[in-house]
Amino acid sequence: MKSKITIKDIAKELGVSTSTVSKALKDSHEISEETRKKIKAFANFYHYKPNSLALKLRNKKTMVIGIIIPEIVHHFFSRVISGIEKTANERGYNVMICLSNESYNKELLNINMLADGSVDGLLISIAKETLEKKEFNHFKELINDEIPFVLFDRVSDEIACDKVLVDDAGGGYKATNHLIDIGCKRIALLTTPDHVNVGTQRRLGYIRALEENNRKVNNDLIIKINESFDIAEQIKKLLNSPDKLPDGIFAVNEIYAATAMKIAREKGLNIPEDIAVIGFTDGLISEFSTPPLSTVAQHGFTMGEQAADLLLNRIQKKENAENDFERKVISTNLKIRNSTQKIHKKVTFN
Amino acid sequence: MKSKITIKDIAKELGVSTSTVSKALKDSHEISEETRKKIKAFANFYHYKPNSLALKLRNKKTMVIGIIIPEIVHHFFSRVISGIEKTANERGYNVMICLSNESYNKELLNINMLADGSVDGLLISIAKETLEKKEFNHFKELINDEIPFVLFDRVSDEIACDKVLVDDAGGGYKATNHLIDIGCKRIALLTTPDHVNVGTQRRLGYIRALEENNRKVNNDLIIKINESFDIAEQIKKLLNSPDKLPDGIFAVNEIYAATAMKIAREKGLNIPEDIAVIGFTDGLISEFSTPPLSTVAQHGFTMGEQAADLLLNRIQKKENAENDFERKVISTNLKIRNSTQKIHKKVTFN
DNA sequence: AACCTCTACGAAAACGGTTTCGTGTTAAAA
DNA sequence: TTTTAACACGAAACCGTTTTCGTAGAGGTT
Repeated sequence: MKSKITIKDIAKELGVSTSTVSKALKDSHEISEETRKKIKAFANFYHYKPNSLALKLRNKKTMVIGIIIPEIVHHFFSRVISGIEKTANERGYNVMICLSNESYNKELLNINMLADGSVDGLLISIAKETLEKKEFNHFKELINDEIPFVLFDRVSDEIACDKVLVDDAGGGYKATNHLIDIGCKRIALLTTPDHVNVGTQRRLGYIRALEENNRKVNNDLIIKINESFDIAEQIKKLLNSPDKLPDGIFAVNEIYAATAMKIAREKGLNIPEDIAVIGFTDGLISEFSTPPLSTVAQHGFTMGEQAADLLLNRIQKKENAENDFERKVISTNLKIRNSTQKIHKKVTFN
Repeated sequence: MKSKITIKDIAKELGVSTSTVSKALKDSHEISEETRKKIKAFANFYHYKPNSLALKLRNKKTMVIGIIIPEIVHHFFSRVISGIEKTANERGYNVMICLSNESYNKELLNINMLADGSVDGLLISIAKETLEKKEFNHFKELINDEIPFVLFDRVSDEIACDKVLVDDAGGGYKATNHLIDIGCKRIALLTTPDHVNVGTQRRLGYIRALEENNRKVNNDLIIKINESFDIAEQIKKLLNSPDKLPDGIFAVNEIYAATAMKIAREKGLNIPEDIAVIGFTDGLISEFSTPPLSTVAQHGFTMGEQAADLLLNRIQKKENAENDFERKVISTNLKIRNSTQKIHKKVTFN
């Protein structure tokens, strides 16, 4: 990288001081019209651009916010990032992204990397392993060092900070209620292990919906998928005994939902007539699966926008902090497609 | 953000100079065992961490590489990023991501933002609008400023630099050949407008396959989708006249492919018996569509790894540059699923 | 006693800017 | 003519580090 032209170069070349150059370039009234013109022309000619590192060091702010997410190859997270990026840019900030790959160690490493002054604040979604271990000391350190950060989607009550989350319980409730509304009697739940808070919340919504409708919660119908093993196999067990078949399935993500549909169809079951299925997601699979999958829409983009706004507000109001931490809940809404409603066959050559 | 403890603080507190502190912390032999211990203990106690901005400024390198991509909510790109991130991290670098949203202006802005010293090099996939305008001066400037960069996936011949691309032509060739192999006679192509180089390359592969098999290229069967309008409507036209129906479709991405399948099925056509369909992608839709979609797998992750390696090599071998630019081609392979082969129905309650 | 050599540390420059404060010159006011 | 104010600019400190170079003092050698 060719070392670019600096203020010092300009000063030397034009026989003035660096302060004069600096001021001239910012149109300070302290510098005469004439000198200003000359300096600007020169700077322009040589494509002068201030070195951002020098500025960041001097100003003690980087105009960069760091993002740490479990993985990026995930439709929901990429939407969140998209929302973050948009808001950050609008407010003059750039983003730096690190992946934890669901690993506690990598999360720790990333936080330490970014908290060394590289960024003005952090946006974090906690890794599964961290949630499982309940090891949150690295967040306590952030708090100690007074580095602004907000948690989104995967959060923990043990950490005192701003949070943005999806209304997972509400979504689970809505989804389950919808299945009840269309007449399902035996509603199964495909969820994650307990330590993943979003899965837990969705399960709570499912249970509340059942109870409010005076249904018994049947633990045989609640499958906690362990992703270390084959997902399809675990779902198959649910659909194996023809006499104990559910007539409705609520899956906490679209992979589980789509896989369940696939298995059901392989077994000759009709969707939604024999089994109605609803997922939870922001993804594309739902739209293109057969039949198209009803889902609880999560609005990842909105979540990203709100999280970024929260963080930037916190960063910018520095001192007068001590205002309580906010906890924003992004509400969900049902996107009803054919997997939970009668299909209108249209076979036409219009 | 609480201003963290600096070397100066330590020096003042311990009554030594900053140089001594700096050296002690790096275990310089110039400093006595005793002093070293004392300084380290103090630094440790107060969680001293060197300010990364100061280091970057001093060392004139940031250990950060910038990525500019058209969008992130895209399975292929997120895989590429994943690959980049992995390689970069392994080699001690972090990544900073900016989105151009397919806009020329935003791309320009992003490049200028990152080229101000914030990063040591750039990994770029060109925005559609830029390709359309053929406006590449911002890249020429990068070359002028000697900022290392490599282009991936969306590239241009007019820019002299390292490049990594998918073997799009080869993929198109393989896909089309596959359709010919399974007996398709009228093979349609669903592609993008000409300015998107990946679409063009895939089309060339399609044409070559047809010609090598002594088929005539029928322009009525080549649909260039304009994404400003409704995609489904444009595809429907292809399938509207029962007598002119294709019996095979090669789509340059999975959205087009899945949409085509959907429309075909709505019209009562069987896949693959009446029409075989193959896509081009790295995505999830193909796996979960009905029937599962055969595709040309792109290996985005590999592309990311290779692009990052190329860039970091270029960054690290600084002076002795002038070695010619590399052009890496990531080869594709077919992932055959049911949309181009007989379905083995298994309706079992095992 | 004069000289040399380590040892252990500090001063200062450097990275590339910004900003406060001071000052010489000129022109207007008294 | 003297005082004052405005103008136009420069010196220097500062942001937090690293690194080169210089040197005081201790100890060893002739």
